[in-house]
Amino acid sequence: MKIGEFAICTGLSKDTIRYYEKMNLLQPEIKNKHRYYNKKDIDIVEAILKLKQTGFSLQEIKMLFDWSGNIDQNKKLTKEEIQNLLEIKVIFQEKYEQMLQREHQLKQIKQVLLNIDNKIKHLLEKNKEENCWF
Amino acid sequence: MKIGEFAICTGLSKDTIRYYEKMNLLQPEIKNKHRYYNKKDIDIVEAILKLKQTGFSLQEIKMLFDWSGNIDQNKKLTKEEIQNLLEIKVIFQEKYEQMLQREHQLKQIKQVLLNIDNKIKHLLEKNKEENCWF
DNA sequence: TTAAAAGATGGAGCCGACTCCATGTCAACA
DNA sequence: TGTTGACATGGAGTCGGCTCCATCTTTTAA
Repeated sequence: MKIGEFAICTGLSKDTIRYYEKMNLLQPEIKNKHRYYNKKDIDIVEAILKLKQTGFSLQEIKMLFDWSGNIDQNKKLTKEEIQNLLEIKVIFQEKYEQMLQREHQLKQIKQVLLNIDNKIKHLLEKNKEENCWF
Repeated sequence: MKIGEFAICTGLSKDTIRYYEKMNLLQPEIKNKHRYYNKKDIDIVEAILKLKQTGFSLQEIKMLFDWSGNIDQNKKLTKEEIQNLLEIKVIFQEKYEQMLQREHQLKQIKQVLLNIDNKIKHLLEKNKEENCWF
């Protein structure tokens, strides 16, 4: 699949797709200076959109992808690598806490939206009764 | 409370506070060209932050505030007002759907974060065993 | 009363995430 | 094989949401 079709089937613009590539979120196969995409790339884009919607920046998404991917579980780590890992662990734990918090906020916001909806319903009904010409 | 204290107690910068005012999200009392804030303004800022985190733009937040506030439930509406109201109702219903969707995504993301955390834990434990100098 | 701190204002600048444009290259089909 | 449509590339521009700066005015405390 070339970029045009990929754009249509992901709903992104070609420019955005190339931008995501520049941000290292997509690595399409390149033949003769043209990009070719496959199912896996569609999955990646879907994941990006989800994460974006819940407030991750493209950089954070990149980081998440890097760590979700295949990590050599058998590699011996140097002291620095262990240090890095501890820091990264903290970052992800903070992100998790954020998600919990956001879950709670979502509930509150849903309630607010419901309240508004009710208010509007009421207003409409009142006006329906009073203006009922038929 | 003047802007300096308000900035400290909301965690926003003075510039941001004035920016939110320009966006009509805050309307501090103004005496002698100086802004004065109170508890209600703090509540507003907290609401803004929550909504921002779950992906509302400042404009959307403004709209939400306008509709959460005191609406005259007894006002007779013109045809146009009713028409507007119907449109607004749809917007809020769509927002509600979005929130449901986002709730679902959040669950998935939490799982991904847990997986990464486990992966890192494993890596660290493996390396602890093998590098245990003490 | 006056110096220094705090606040106000207007405009420029910045950053992330695109979007647009001009120009050049490749490919697919008649 | 030529031509037309799709793709590539680099750079500039846009938009939301701030942030910084210079300059000016008000407040506050010694």
